[in-house]
Amino acid sequence: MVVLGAEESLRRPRLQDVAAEAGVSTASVSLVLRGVAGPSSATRERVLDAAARLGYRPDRAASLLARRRSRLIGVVMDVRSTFHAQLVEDVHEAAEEHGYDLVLSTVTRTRDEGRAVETLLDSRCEALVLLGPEAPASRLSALDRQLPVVAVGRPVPSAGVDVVRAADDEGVGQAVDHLVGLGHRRIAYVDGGPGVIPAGRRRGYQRAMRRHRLGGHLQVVAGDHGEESGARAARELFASDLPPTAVITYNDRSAVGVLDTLLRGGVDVPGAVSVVGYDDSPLSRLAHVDLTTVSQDSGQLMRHAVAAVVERLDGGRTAHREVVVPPRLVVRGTTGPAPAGV
Amino acid sequence: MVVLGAEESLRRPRLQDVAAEAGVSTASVSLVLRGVAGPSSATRERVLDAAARLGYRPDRAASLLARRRSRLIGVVMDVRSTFHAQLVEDVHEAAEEHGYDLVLSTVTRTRDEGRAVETLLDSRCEALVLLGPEAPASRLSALDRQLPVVAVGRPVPSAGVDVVRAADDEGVGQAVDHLVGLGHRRIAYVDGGPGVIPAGRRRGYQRAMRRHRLGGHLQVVAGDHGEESGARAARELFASDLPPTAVITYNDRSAVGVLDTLLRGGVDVPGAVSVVGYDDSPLSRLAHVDLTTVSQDSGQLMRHAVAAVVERLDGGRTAHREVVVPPRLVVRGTTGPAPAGV
DNA sequence: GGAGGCGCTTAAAGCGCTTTAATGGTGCTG
DNA sequence: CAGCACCATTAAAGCGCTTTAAGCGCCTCC
Repeated sequence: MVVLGAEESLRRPRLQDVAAEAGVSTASVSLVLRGVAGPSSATRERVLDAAARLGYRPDRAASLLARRRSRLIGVVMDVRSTFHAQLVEDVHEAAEEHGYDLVLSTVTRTRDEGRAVETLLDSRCEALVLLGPEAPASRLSALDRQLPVVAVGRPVPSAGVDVVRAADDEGVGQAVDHLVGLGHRRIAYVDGGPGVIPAGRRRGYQRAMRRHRLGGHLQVVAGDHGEESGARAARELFASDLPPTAVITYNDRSAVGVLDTLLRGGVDVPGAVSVVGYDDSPLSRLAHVDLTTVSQDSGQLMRHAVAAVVERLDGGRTAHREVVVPPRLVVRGTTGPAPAGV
Repeated sequence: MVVLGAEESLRRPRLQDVAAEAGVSTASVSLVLRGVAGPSSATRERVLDAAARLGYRPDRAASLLARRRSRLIGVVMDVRSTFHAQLVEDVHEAAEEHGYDLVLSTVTRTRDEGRAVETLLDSRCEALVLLGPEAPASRLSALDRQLPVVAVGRPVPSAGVDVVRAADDEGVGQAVDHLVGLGHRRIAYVDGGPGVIPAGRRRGYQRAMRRHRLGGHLQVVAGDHGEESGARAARELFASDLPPTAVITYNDRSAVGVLDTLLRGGVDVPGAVSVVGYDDSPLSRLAHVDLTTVSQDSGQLMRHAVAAVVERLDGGRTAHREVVVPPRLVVRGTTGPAPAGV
């Protein structure tokens, strides 16, 4: 007895141990622990007691295998991206509300999106949420034939997969509105390079400027996603004899580059020049950067993503869906009234 | 046949389907697919063919349940930390080399370390790697009695759990050496607040200064982990009439605060003042920050962490172990020769 | 020619849980 | 008091894989 006890204590208690301890069947224990209606309150109590006494923890692998449905959503993220980090925080909450659990799989230097997805497929996920997927649309469509897939943050043509993304053009539009409201007219835009996301933001700038009848002041400078390109663009912009009074950039990193050049040049921000970024990244929140920027409401994004999954899984929806979430301008310290007399 | 085919094609093929297709038993298929010695090469080929033809993918949950050992290492990270992101990339590689797989569990706003650990315990992990754990040493020790635990990046007194961390004091020491080598003598340190990690770095500064017989120039200014504290510390330091010619900070964020204050004050960096951070975070690599900083070799850190796990799991080690990895000074653009004549 | 050995293969017993159909015990009705 | 409905409970059949011992044919050796 003692020896047995000693041996047994090394082993994790199983459902059967709890059943024995409570003097009921494993079926009852399973029902009670999952909160399924049926067992009497007397049984409930005994089972709960026994489980607590033994420190029982259900084995996920076994439970997963036995369960009809896994209620698991696979999420592919890039662990290097702070924005993905934000999204992951929010997807956790959203999934929980619907009674789903998550399996995370990350892309790294040595582990591409394909690998990340395969791991999830092997883990009984019922649906996939891909954060900023890089695979071509055709591959995503193929995946979608296996299980519901939603792409977050990136438009995917040739549909099939659901898409949840922010209205980037509108976001830049809001930035323009904000600046125009502050009296700015010469508003330049630092581009983000090729790609579908940069294109959307650029378009937003152009449209908003025209909407304000400022088509004559349109000025797009080449750039990419790094801060160095912002610095370069700023040098170019402010070498002219009629420089802009405001600059909108493709993203926050580029904006930080612009800010740095201005700061080094002794240009007052926002006194002489206003700067707006895009992403509301942790960078922009650094107290001494304090960048006005455009936020993609990650909470809303992920709520929609999870909702899309749940509708297809539990609601039987089959039609493709694209949700476009409005972004939100976050006004911080790098924007102010246009300087007088220019 | 056609109807059956249509129905069947919806179901994922199982081991049995492959066995049937290849005309062998499931046991053989299992052996072949796992690369276990035994099956003849003829059998191997037929099985591999059949598996490929059906697009078979093993079910992880089932495999996990049936396997004696899971060969799974659980990793707890904070998804918000860029340093953890780096560590996760490296732990993937290290684990793979030893034939282990990973399960990631992340801490978020709404999901604390305890929850993250529980998920892993329920997932059949054989060992836990905790990145920068926050739990008290007692809790970690308790956990360690259930399964091998290694804490990364944080010293844990009252041992039991293995520890892998960088020699922070030595890192700051290297920074001091570097600055002294450049002719600096009035080297100030911006502190990181309470806690065991800040304490280690502070100690490193003090010792190194004394080692260079600069004890008389010791100057520690209060601060914390944010950039605002760095900015404040810089204002304090440079209000004095004999300001330092170099500043070392607790971390990169603090250093960025210092840099910002200096830049706004028109102080030339590194001409008039040199600045050194700590962490080699992505922040420090931004081209216009280009901060000299101390890097904790994450690759080495994680290789040691995984090695520690493997030794306990496969090597039968039971003795506690603490590995201290030397950090590395990364010289970038914010440090230079001490200004002449001061 | 039979014992023994060797190389493949496989039947079958789980892994720890879920789920369904069946069991038995109640109290109620006619 | 037989008959019925109803509730709580449980036996048992999996979930898809791994693993072990046993089986089988064939060869070698005394």
